[in-house]
Amino acid sequence: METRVRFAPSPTGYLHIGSARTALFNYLYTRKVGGKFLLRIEDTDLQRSTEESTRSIIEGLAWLGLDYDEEIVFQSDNASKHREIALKLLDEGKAYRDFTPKELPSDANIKEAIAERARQNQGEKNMRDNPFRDLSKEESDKKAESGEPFAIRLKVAESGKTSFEDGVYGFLERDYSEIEDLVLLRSDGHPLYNLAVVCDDIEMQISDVVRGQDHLTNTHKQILIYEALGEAPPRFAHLPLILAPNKGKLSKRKHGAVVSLTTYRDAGFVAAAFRNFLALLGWSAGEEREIYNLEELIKKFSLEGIHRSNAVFNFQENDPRHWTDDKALWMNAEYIRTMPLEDLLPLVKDELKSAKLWREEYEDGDKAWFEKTVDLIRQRFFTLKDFSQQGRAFFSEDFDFDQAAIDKNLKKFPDLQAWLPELADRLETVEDFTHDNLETVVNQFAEEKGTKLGVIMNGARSVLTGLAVGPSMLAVFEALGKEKSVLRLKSQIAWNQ
RNA sequence: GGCGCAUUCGUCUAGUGGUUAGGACGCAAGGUUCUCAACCUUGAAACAGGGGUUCAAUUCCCCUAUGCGCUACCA
Repeated sequence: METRVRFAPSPTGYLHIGSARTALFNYLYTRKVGGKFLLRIEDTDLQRSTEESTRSIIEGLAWLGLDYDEEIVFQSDNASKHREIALKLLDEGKAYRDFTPKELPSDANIKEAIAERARQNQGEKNMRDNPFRDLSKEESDKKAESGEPFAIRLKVAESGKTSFEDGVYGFLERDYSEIEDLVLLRSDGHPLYNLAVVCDDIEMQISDVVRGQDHLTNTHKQILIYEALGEAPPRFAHLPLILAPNKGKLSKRKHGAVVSLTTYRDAGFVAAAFRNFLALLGWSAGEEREIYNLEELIKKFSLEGIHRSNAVFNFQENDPRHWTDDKALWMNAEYIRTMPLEDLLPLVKDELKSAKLWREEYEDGDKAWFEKTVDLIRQRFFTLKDFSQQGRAFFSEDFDFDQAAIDKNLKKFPDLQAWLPELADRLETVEDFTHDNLETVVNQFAEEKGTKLGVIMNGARSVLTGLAVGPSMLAVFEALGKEKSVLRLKSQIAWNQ
């Protein structure tokens, strides 16, 4: 049988990095065996679902390179089918009408309210004590016909257990006495999550459900629905969750943008790097390597490599240096400096374009220069943003001077105000404006002036790039070329700052 | 409260009935250097606690603690 998996996010808000990882694992799992990866938008909660969110999910998957097969399924489109199925189960006596008046949801913390109610019951609640559970068909029909509102609940057997073999957690079972007669259809006719999921998974012929561990107990309920429908359940595998540094839930309300996938795209992450990082959160190939491209991830991936305990996404909210997980940051830098240059160039192009620094010549007459320059500066960059920020002086005459750099490297050595233009004159005479020739000239110049080479170099760096840090100055001279180097060495702009 | 799942350096993780418990990020020190990265070397850093089983337990079992999840006419 063909392996068919689905990623089934609900379109409320942006794509969460935890969801993104779930999508990734589904993708890797099925691509390994050549199966299908399907996308289903679970938009049954009409109040909270938005089109914008659906867009962000699709964009996010595209960014990560997780291409899905077939048409997107919108769960809300199937609502009437779900309703029919609930009615069918009612008809077959596998479900019953519950005429208990609907409780108004308390606006307080719902989870707290549930836990509190459970405490009142001392855990003694009998899950089968619904007064309408054993109402005769005639009576039930009569009440329904008279217009009394009702929900439809699954009739869970008095005794027994459900069990399944989880791909990650192993054999799991749960006693029926722990499972209430779950509602399948609300009194307003809307199908509920567990029913909708099972129906759609059957309809889509899903063979393997890979989802977050927060669904572990839902799975038992869903298996009961499969049984009631006379369908074989798919295989299940549950993934550990991604937690915040305090080991609590990672949520938008509490943690803001760090949990949103788009944040990483917008912050200049290389998709391949972030994908690689995500793959390593809760999964390991059992070897010491950590850098994997997509094909390698597909090849290495297995459910056995998934950890059973939750992973902490480590970041420090108030520290800009560690605004997100250090390892993600490191991996991004690692990708930027080591990935094949031809893969990086389009990403740099996009970045320069959005910063209005792109010139068509970079793909034409200046192609060689552009590639060499990108290769030079990428060595110490952490994000793609750096190409338009720290790297700005390589692509524009309009760049800022860092005051600290000027103070430390320029104004501390007043002689440089005369020396640097003098050096410019000297450089102007260099025929072949390349590294080795420049080295001789600059070394000699420093010697003549009786100063350390570093003073000259750092001063030059400050006026040429506006920064105190950067590549070797000889390489910078070469990259900027004679004309720009000379011009900037002579410029007094930095001195007047 | 009940039920379930989990627990190896700060974080991500490897690993085994007998190991100096390995790697990565981060951190610290040193080297290199025109700066900063990178790079190289080194260092600090972990088997939650208590009982068993066993010649031997980080590894198997039980209890406790802690965390997380579910416990909805949310998804």
